[in-house]
Amino acid sequence: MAQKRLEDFTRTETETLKEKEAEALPFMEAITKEKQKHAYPPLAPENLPPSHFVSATYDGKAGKALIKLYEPVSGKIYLWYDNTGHKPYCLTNLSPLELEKISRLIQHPGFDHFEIVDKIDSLLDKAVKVTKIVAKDPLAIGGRPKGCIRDIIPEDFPAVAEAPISPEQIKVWESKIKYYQSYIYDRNLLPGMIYEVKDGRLVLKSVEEAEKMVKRIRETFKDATAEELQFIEEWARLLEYPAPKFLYVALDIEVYTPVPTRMPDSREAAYPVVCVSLYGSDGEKRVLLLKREGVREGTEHLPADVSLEYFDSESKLIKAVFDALWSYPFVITFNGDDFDLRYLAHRALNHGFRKDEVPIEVGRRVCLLKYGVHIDLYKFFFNRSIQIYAFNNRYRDVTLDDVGKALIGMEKIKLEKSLGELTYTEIAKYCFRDAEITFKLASFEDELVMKLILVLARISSMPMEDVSRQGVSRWIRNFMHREHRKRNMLIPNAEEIIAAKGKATTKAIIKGKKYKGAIVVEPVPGVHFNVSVMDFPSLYPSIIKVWNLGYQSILCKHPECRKNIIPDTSHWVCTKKHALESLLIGSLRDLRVQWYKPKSKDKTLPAEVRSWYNIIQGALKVILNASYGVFGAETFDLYCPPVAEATAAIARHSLTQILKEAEELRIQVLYGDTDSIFLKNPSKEQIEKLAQWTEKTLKMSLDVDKVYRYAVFSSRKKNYLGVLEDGSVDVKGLTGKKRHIPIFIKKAFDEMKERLAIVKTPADFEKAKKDICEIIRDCYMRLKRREWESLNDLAFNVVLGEEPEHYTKTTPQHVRAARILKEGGMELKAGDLISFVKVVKEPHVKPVELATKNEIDVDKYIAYLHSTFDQVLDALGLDFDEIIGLTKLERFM
DNA sequence: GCGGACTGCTTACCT
DNA sequence: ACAGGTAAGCAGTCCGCG
Repeated sequence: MAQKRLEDFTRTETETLKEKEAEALPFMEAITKEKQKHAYPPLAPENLPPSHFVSATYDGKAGKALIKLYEPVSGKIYLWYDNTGHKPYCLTNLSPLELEKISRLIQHPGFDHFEIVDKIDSLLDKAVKVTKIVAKDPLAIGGRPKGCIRDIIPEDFPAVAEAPISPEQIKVWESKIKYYQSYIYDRNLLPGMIYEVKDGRLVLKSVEEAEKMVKRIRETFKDATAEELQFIEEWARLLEYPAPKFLYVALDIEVYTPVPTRMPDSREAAYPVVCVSLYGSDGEKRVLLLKREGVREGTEHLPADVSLEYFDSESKLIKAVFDALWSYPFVITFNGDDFDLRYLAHRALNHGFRKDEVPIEVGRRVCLLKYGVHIDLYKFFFNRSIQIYAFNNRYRDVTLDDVGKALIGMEKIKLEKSLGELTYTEIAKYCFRDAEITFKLASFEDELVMKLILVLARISSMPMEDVSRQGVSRWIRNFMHREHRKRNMLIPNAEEIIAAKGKATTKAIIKGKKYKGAIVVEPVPGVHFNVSVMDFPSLYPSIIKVWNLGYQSILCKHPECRKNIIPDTSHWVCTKKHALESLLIGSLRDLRVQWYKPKSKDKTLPAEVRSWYNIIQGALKVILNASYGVFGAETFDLYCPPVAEATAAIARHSLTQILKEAEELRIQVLYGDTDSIFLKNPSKEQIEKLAQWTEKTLKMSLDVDKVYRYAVFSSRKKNYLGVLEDGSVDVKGLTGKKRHIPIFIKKAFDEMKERLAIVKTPADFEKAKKDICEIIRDCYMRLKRREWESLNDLAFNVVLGEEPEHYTKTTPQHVRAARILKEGGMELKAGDLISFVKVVKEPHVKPVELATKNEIDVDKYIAYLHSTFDQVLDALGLDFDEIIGLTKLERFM
């Protein structure tokens, strides 16, 4: 039986290997051929001038790690193959002697040898010896569904063990780290940084200018300990080194489809590619068109510097596009992973192209390039952290149209007809615009997006492709992995952390959550003049730093640390050893707060430096904002609920202490949320005293974040409006700013906002109130008289969170509308925005495009107007019903 | 059989 | 695939009601 299993295994194994070989990109061959065709040598020469480490991968054919180096002077990518003999491996607590008994392991075709290595077990805080199982091929360790070394060990060992042993006692570590990441960590390589190749060796390039700045930064942090300075210096080096000028091309394709409403399937690629636009940072602007029967020239004009090229065969067109993909070091798309590049690759194969002629490496979820680096901006802008923290929620839908409009003020061309009915120049213009928007999304503000990706690649030690596609928890995980390896620390498995530290102990307010979170102070309703908002800058990262939080330090093994209790919990934290996370996150926080944030606003610095510092502080903001949450996320590799819980508990404690102290100082607190307190008309001395007290007692800074000329609170938490000194208005949480409400109501709300912006004194208010009543009355009357410009103004726009069929518990209104659309043949999926209006007849909703003016349920809209304005009217002492002229009696009728 | 009180679901927001 | 807390609207359920 065992023999049979082995045979089965080896057979499938060889088969997969063969398949893999057939599928693996035939780099060497492709390179030699391309060398002749394009006259560039992608293989790095023995000596290569300074180049940026932009990507890394594993080349299955060569069986080696492969690094892509971008040389900005020639604008070329050079490939550098490992020549140090580094091999994939995993670690285990079984000895070589024990492992030798596992025949499936010893006979595994990918198995190489054992080594005994010294590591530090950070959960136990002690040195340990473990066995390193070295393999010939990363897939032998893990990555295949069956028969991997990491699975074989716990599966087979219990049967051959001397003494009874359960699979849980058998540990395998670091078997899920991607090989090229492991390579990067072990060799201390720094993605995004500048390297030279000297006599075939990869050598980090030292940049004098940047090193000077690193030194200056070190000197800025006078109070830091030697240990902290080490972290600060290493981060600073990653952040201070210059970015290159990028050479890239944006690409967009159009495919002809017989059914215009349906998106063509990029895996089948059944229909012709009729137009491709290329927009390069070198000034190349090309539109490649396929000649087709019965298509007219058209009269549209494209800019004079755009070259229109006609092709009489699709193969020739694709070949021309591929030539560009073989030559640009960076290729930018919007959804190229799922569509443009995938379609081109499949279409080319359908036309009989050889695999080695296709410059695209098609993966399950991504499409990468054999030569350059493909950045799919859709994936990048889709990233919630990027959307919220890097771009301040400036775009709301992740579509080329909306992101383009919000960030560069450029929108897609609206098509009146289907693609099949367009003339050549109409298609060209449409397609070219898409490429242009895509290009500008990469190039605006001095290549902000490219630089942001580069900075994140440096922080996280990831290839640019990966960093632009993965979420913030992966970035954080990877730099933590890097730091573990650097210190020879064993990276614990998630189960071991949970087993050692347990789950959370506090009770969340929200059902289904794992632990208690932040405090929100009950607001004082009304209009308040001169409101100062004080807050803790980066509260959670500060707590992680000051309280030495991390999976190693929380609930540590040392008896003497048990007294060091975290307020409002039964957890304690280590007093003997600094946790890695605390040092890493703490140093990043300090760098942002004390160096990059202020320098990004320092007008005495040159604009380019400020802009670079602004990108860095933005990247740090994104990472810091997630640095606490990851510990409470089950999917995070170093998931540790007590750490997350402790952080939140300390935050509650800190805010509570501040509230008490403010009371002591006789300052009225109007409101507060998590890390902020709103103070009514405080004196300079009071603010000063509160800040000093906080610094002294809590060891954290408390700053004045902003001062409102006046603020308006209702009795609702997370709902207020504040007017700043310069007249700009902060609206928080009010229905009037929510994106799903009808434009009709939003417009009235915005009018009120503008009116409130010009109020300066309490006396101004009386006049403003009258005007606001007028705004509401006007809106009400127009609704009553059905006077709206378009039904679209009345549409509610709600995102479909799930597939329409997925709603089984209830059927919300937007789902009802979505189902009506589906019956009409529309394709709808999770994430789509549904626009619907409220109508009188059952089921009371209708997709906006199917509705007519007279069926609108006006009373529903008036009720909505009412509730939207109530949030502000309460505080102003106004009453909606009185405003619209209803007497008290009428309201009952 | 109907209406009000209540709970749960869903989305969009805040920090 | 970062977290928890809050508001709001609606769907669905339960219960009382001669």
